[in-house]
Amino acid sequence: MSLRHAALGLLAQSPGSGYDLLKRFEHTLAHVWPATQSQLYTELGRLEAQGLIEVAGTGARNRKEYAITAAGRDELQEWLRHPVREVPRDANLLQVFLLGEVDADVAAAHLAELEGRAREHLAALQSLDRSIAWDDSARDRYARLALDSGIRQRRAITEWAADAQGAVRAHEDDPSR
Amino acid sequence: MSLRHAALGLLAQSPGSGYDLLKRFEHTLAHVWPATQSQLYTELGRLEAQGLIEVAGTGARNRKEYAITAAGRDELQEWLRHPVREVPRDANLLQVFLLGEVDADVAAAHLAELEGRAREHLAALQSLDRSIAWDDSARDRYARLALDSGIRQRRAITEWAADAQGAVRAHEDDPSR
DNA sequence: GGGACCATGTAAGTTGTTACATGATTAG
DNA sequence: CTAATCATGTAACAACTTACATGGTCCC
Repeated sequence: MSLRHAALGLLAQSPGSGYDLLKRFEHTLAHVWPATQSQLYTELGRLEAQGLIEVAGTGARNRKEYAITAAGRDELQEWLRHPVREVPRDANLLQVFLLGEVDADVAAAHLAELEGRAREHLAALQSLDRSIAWDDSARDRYARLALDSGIRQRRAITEWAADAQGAVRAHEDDPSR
Repeated sequence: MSLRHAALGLLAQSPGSGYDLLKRFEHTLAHVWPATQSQLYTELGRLEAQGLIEVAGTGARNRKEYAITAAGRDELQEWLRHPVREVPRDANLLQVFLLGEVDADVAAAHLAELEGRAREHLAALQSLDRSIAWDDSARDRYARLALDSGIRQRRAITEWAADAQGAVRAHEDDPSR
């Protein structure tokens, strides 16, 4: 039920068309809450039907400019009062959990690949951070905090993956069974 | 598409009924890949239809004991060769990103609650780690690695949440605009 | 005129959630 | 006998993905 609030939140920051929002999803929310074009347009229709957003104007090429309504802002602020309780599904951890079902060398290669990917992801987030000209608005302050959280989590994963390979290798050398 | 492999993986570790698997999901995969009863039984039916698992025997109370087949093991091992590429959706980060849309005191309370939750979660994982009598089997070694990854990620989030509150408070005191 | 990009929508299929429904066995 | 637990399934709905479909406008 979060895409709904993601769209509402972006419209609270500034009005725009479905197409505009899609670009914003791709640029700023790609690593946090990806959305497809199909999903977005469907959701915008629903939000409008519920009176949380409205068509503030139309432009060329059938463009519909959406804006958040007072009711929408209330709904958004209520949602932001408390952190959502969700169990984050992590397919990579699931795989690690099951890694005993393959040969030790395959498992080691898997962990090495995980580490490489995490390192790349970390580098991408850091370069994103550097490439943005942050201002001192509340919007940028919180966006930056969110990005920082992502960076720290990726860093933790990178370090873990390196240590995990060490542990596996140590056991391979000395399977003190 | 991961529930399928989660079920396959648990059956690779040892055979069991849908009910057994459900308990194992609750006890060992609750923080990694939650599954509902409904979903599991549906998936077991599909896996059996595809020949990746089979009914190895039946017991009292309509119990069907499933076991992985050779084809199932191949499928699982192929899946475990490479880490899955997935963008982890994080509703909590989405909320942080949008926190500029509420008053500063509400945002601060939100972050404080996030920190408290992360701290509780971290404590729960650590106590789980201590409560398990780990042996030196490959299964336990990788399960422990997975748990360790979760612990480190939670720790990173806890630290981030504390720092984030500091940053927000510092700005409230001196909104050097 | 044509290619790049703006712009919106629908359809079919998969995955996941919540609720409903039923019945067998065991332990006290 | 009765409550707890074992055990399996279906239905309805929400969320998400992939693919299809169409047309407008701008710039060269």
